[in-house]
Amino acid sequence: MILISDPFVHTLLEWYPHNKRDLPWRNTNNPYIIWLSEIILQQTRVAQGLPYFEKFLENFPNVEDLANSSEEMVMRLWQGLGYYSRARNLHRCAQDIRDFHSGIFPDSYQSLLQLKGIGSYTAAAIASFAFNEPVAVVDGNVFRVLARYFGIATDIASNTGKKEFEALANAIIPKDKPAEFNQAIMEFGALQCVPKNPNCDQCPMKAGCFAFNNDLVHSLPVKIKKLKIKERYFRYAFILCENEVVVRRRGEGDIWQGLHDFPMDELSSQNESERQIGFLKEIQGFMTIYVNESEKWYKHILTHQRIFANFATVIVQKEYRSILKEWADKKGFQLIDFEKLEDLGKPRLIVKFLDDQKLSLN
DNA sequence: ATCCAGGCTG
DNA sequence: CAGCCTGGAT
Repeated sequence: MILISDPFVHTLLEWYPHNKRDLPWRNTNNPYIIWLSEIILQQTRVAQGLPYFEKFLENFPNVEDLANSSEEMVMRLWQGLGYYSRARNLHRCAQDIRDFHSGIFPDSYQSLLQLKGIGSYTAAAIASFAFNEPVAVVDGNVFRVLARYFGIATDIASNTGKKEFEALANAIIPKDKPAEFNQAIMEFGALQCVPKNPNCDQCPMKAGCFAFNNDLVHSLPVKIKKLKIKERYFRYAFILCENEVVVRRRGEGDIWQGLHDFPMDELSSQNESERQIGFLKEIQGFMTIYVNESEKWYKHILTHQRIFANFATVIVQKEYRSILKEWADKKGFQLIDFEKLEDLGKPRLIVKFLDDQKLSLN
């Protein structure tokens, strides 16, 4: 580990003093100022947080001033910065320091972690910047820099990923320069090893960077997207004419590509279920049809979609077969023998529906 | 218009 | 592990 990380740490600590931004919360050991800046900078860009930092420090020069302020005042000053639980926790934390710590900031990672609004990142930041405790910060920048340089593909959103990166960072942090290392790796992530299109040709780390040397810069770090499940509502028409049925082959750009299902309308919500299937109006203009609505909504789960499907059975008299065929051709649907349906690839949802039809025929 | 980043809490 | 918010990117 030392052999691998040594050039990393060395290059990083060489790079930092020449490239660091001059920010007002740097170059201080005051835990109050460091804490205040870290809470404000959580989920917040420097440019947006800077004026708030100055405003807070002006109004509350020390932790007791903040503790003695009202929550209303704190919330008012925080206005516009977002994530307002940070402001409530900020105030509560200041009061707890006043009431239970004699107004003195706790000075270790573990004790800082007990305070409101201080998690592992912020505890490590304060412990290292203010008290030189050799504990590594792991924020979004650190994930990215370590994942790329060391070629780690573990999902950074997972718990195991977080532990793995924390272990690595804590293994390589120089015990004699924890503050400088922590500042350096975050600044490197913020300025050089940026999320999109980093300028790797100019990067001082490229010789030892796994991602650069293996063309993986754009795929690291791995972050598994929290897939938000989309709900969709399919209103199918199961159109029968004698022994034939109307099917369609699903095309590109959606689920079930190349499989077969039936003509359908997609609704924006289940409430629209009253609405008649749009294209049935069309064919009703040419022919008499019998529509058998069903109350049943099939539920079909995919990785990223939850589909609710409802089927209306439509009976077309055989004298209208040629008109139906003409309409189907125009729409790109097929009119096929019901028996042939067995041979076509179909989504599970459709198979289930067809199975239910067989049962109801018996 | 929609998507995304970003630590902590309960 | 979802929810919290905003501004910037697309």
